[in-house]
Amino acid sequence: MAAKCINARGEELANNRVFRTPFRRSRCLIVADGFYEWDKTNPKKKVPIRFSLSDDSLFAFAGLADRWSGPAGEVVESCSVITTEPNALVQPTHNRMPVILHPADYDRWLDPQNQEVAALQPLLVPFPPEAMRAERVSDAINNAKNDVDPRLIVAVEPPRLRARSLFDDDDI
DNA sequence: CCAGACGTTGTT
DNA sequence: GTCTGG
DNA sequence: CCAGACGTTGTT
DNA sequence: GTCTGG
Repeated sequence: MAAKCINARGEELANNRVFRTPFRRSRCLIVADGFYEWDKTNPKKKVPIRFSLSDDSLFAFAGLADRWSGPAGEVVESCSVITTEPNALVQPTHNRMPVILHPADYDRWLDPQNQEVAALQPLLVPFPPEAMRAERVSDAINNAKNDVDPRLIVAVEPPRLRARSLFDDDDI
């Protein structure tokens, strides 16, 4: 279940069997500097797009943490990224996007005493597209073996990762 | 999400 | 086609 | 009562 | 933990 519950629909949290209790009691922040979606306008060529904040700052997804007993009685710790409808920037690429929280809302989101669904639900909305950037990235992102600094992948034209020239370029 | 493996026979 | 691993 | 499911994304 | 189906 943990592997399949990597995302949680924000709209349904209050009633969802799996996520209702974590929503009330164990909300978390998941730190990121970007996320990826694949443009499938041309079904023969999936184009990876990186989404990030315009000012390149780190940000936080709204997340849920959980701890439960697995099939063999082992304790499993897992977390899920909450999703919402896409903003105008993401919409052409994908029908969902992760919830990005504003720093001013971190405390309210993390406060375990705050169990008011009515106060939390309004935070689970699309981030302002004006504060975000979308850019095509190299197909290198498609292979999980390329687990490298994302700056080596951003803005590189496919099909090959030109790592050497990037390392030598102070502008990157 | 994508990439890669998946199977048996028979042994180039 | 479908499942697993990353 | 117990057993089994519980989810999201995308459908290449 | 909790809901559904049998």
